[in-house]
Amino acid sequence: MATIYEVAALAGVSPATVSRVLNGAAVSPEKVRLVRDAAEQLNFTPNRTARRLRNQTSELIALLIPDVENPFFTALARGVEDRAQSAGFSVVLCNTDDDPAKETRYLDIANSENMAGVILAPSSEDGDIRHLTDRNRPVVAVDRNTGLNIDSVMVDNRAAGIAATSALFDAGYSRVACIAGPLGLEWTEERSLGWRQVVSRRGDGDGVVRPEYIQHANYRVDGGRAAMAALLALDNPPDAVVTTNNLMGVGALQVLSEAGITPPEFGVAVVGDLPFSTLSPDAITQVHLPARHLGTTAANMLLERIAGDTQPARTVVLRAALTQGATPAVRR
Amino acid sequence: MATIYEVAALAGVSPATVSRVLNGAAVSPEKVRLVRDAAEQLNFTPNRTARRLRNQTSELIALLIPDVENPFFTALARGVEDRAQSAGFSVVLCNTDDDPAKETRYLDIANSENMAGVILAPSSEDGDIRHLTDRNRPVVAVDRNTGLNIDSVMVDNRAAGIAATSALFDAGYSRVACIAGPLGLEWTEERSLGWRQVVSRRGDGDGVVRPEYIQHANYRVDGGRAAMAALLALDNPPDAVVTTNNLMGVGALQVLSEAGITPPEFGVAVVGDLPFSTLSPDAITQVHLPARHLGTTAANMLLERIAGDTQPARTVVLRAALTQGATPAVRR
DNA sequence: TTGAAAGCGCTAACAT
DNA sequence: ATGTTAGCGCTTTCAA
Repeated sequence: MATIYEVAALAGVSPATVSRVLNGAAVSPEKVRLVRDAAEQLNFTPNRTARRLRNQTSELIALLIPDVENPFFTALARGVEDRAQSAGFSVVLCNTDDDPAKETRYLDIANSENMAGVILAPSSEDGDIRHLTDRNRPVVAVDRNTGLNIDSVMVDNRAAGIAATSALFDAGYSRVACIAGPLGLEWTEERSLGWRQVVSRRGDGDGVVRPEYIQHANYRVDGGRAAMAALLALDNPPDAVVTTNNLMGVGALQVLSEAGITPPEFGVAVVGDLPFSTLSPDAITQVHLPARHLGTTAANMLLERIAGDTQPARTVVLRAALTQGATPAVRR
Repeated sequence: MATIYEVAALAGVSPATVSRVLNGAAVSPEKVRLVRDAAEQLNFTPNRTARRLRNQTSELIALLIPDVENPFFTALARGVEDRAQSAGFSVVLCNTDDDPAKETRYLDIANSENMAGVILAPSSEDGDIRHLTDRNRPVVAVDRNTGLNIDSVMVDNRAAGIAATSALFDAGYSRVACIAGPLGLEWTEERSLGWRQVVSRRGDGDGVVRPEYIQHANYRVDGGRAAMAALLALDNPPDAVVTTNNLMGVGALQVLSEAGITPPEFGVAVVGDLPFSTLSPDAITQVHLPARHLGTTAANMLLERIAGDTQPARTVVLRAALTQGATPAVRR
């Protein structure tokens, strides 16, 4: 790989001048041409590592997500990328697997690689980002809260749970169950609290929320499957279900399909999107989480910080958008 | 951020000794302890940028994929990551959007960032990786061929197309159509050639392949939707369909569902996996592409090259595994 | 075994 | 406007 020294030699100027041309500082037009020609001829690409060591920063943003295989996070990633690219930054995606150790590892890498900043969907509330913040590397939290005083972009999870549940009642269902994630994760708890709130007001039993109608599962497809199976096996099974994320929704729909039940015969509302649903997209109620928008917003905030913005930490809360599913035919 | 100089000062040794301790060179036990303690105390993390500038390499592998939102590629990414992590390498995921310009950009970044190697699912056959190969940076192609003489890991696409189509005939369908990707992309053409081969042998019309039974679409969900709609609108519609990738399969199933048709009433075989199908996983025939395995294999080859292996370029072809869907009830 | 010193490629004072 | 030079943090000869 050619260096600025070789370019300088060929162009008959000093390395500093080459650097200036590269970085758009004032250089006489003739020398600019000389340098550009030499660079072209030598197929010169500036060495980003050296530049970085010198500048203590790079045009690289790290995006840490818990699961690249979850469409929600990939959509978010697209949002980050779109925004970052247009600002001349590149995004490296790191998969934390919801494992705090991996997360820490990637945070350290981002730090010691002198990346410009980090967007983090935290796997726990107490990740250690001090290494970064100590060096003034901005970190923006997305989708999940941290205990830290940093910019964050969240979804109104409670409202999403309320919207999903209300839509089912509106459509005429009356025994609405909930497949929620594990206890202790704020995002899923908030969504199921939304469910609880609506059910206690509009449900069958006059404000009584049947405990067997809420199932806690791992938040993956198999969790949704198990929970749906349990609901169907109840003595007095529900006639509709809210799932607090996309993957559990997939599992629930699979089990229904295997039982020969197709929405809207049984009501299904999912908090999240089902981009690869093999059902007609409007057979089910979806509370579309603004995943991509979450990404662009987070990237925006991060870029502002990188540019030197020092205002106090902000939290932006985005709202989900409902797509009402079909009404059960039997009730028409 | 602390540097080795500060660690050295605190430990009362030279920077060289600190470096030796970090890299496991021979140092007296006492000094090792001294250095470790000092490092601990200062919360020292070696600066990877500096290390890289010096060593001309890093423990970073770039993985360039056309679409992070496609489950096939995310599964592949997981494979790469698993293998890479266990070898102490980190993976950065770059999304090329099937755009040769973006691909080139990321290749240049990988190069000028001194990454250890690149795994590339090429967006075209003639990407320019000379910058990398000139510097002895290994590049492994995955899923798609390049015109270049490099290691590659492929799928037997023809066999996958044959398997999908044969499975439908075996299940009793006789008018088997094909939803294929755009002409000119090798992977999808190979799969549809597999279809053609089987149909010409086992189809209704004695070796005649009805031209209206093959639909070329973009390879995304909406392409699958349009193609399926066109097939259903035919005078003599098919009773089953093969799609040459996962996303078009999703689109086809959506349209069927909207038309009130549920497999196995209509046969569907998909080359690829439907991890988020909302149908029972065994209602449809899937030719499972070994996406993850593709990733681990590519990572293995790349790691060997990074370790200095110089044997001639190899091509590994992996085979897909069939999951037979249900048999149409009406034919039982 | 340990230290001194050079150098990876670049940029930014500083001097001219 | 341009050149000289120091230094970013690390590793690795070379000498001791």
